[in-house]
Amino acid sequence: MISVALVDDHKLLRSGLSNFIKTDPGFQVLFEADNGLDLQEKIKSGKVPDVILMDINMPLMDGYEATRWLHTHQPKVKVIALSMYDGEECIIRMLRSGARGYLLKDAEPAELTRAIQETHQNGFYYTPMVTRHIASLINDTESDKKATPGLTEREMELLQYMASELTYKEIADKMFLSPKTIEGHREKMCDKLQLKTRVGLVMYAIKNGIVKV
Amino acid sequence: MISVALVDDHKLLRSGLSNFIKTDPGFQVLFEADNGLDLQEKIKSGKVPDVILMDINMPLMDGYEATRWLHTHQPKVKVIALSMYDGEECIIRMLRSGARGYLLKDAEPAELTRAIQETHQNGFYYTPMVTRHIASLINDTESDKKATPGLTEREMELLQYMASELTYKEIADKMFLSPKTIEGHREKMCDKLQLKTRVGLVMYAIKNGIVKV
DNA sequence: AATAAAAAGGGGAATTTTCCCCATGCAGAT
DNA sequence: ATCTGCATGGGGAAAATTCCCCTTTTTATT
Repeated sequence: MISVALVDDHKLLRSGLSNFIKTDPGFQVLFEADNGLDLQEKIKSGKVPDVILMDINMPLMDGYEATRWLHTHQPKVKVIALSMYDGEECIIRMLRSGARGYLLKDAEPAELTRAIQETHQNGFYYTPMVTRHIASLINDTESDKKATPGLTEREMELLQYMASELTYKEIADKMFLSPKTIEGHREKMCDKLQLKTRVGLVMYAIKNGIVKV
Repeated sequence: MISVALVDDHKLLRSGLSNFIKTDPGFQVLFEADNGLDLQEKIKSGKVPDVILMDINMPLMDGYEATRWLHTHQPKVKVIALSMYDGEECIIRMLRSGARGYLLKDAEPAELTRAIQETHQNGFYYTPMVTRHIASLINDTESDKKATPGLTEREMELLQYMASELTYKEIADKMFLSPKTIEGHREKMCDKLQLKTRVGLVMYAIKNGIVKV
């Protein structure tokens, strides 16, 4: 019997999923949580599941942070990320945070069942889509790093402001920096991601869950 | 026994929801559909549910179009919109398309149950959030129209391009218009929505499901 | 100790966006 | 018949963005 926990702020999805998982006699749902913080509390109170299905975009504490915390504090717990977005920034960030699998929310139910089983038995489950990214991560022994997107923390912080109606001058004031620095960061991000404009960056940030809608 | 159909391209959410609904003895799930087109086929083949839970953003045919089609072809079927976004553009468009209710995907499961029952019995179910918008729709007898967002079809079409990295000149070429026309449309949209920049428009379009991510 | 990457900042010019003004033609409603 | 909203298009100026070039300091890795 594999014990599973669900972490997602969409209660409807969560309880639906919970019902679905319970129909399989091989699984039990140990608990559900609204977000990363809620999950932490439940883990700390002694309830430790085998597998966690983890949403990425959640209030208070998101899936990346929660997964990193689990990775250090409960390394035996296997996290499967559950996301709406297939942007590679998401996937790679989540895998780097310690996730053992990555499923889209429009996956077939049968794939979820399989993912839980395989992750529990083998320690990982990679859907074909993810495998492509893994490949590009491994190829990247040291030669071409362009395959890894890798925005820095600072850059992602900046993206929050880029997705607003603030000018560079106004962003600079808020961050206590020079407008030229803001612009420099934008230019570097555009270079890395092969984008041209602020709108392109904003769309990328949303596709990758860096900026929440 | 109320018969329900689910229309959503997120299969995991859908089958989870299906399981949840089936646990209530007062409901049965007549069928599930991937999108509006799929729904049409199933309705045409003779399966007509009492209530439909309808996602908005779907491939091939979205929730607005599907709801309008139902409104004219199967007016007895009551549609409850199920969305991730609470932008008022979404809500009002969906209600105008003929939806009898509007639920967010992070609603409590109990609210879904209640929404299905009330919609079936009374013909509608408005969550408090929606009621506020209804009020502003009704207030708007003819005095202040600023409460209604109402972008035109043309404007929404334009928003697709605005969310790309194209310049106004390039958009104009694609649409066989003058750059000044594109700019004029942007200005009008910004006026209506009280926004200032293209980025603001793009964010609005995404929050309201006009541009898909 | 050396190299590389991230973060901060700048100059200057070209391009684009934004913000005012404006006009015309057309469709539907009163 | 007139009025309103929508789509179309324009002029001109100010502001912002984008695109090159460049420097310094800090931090991490080898």
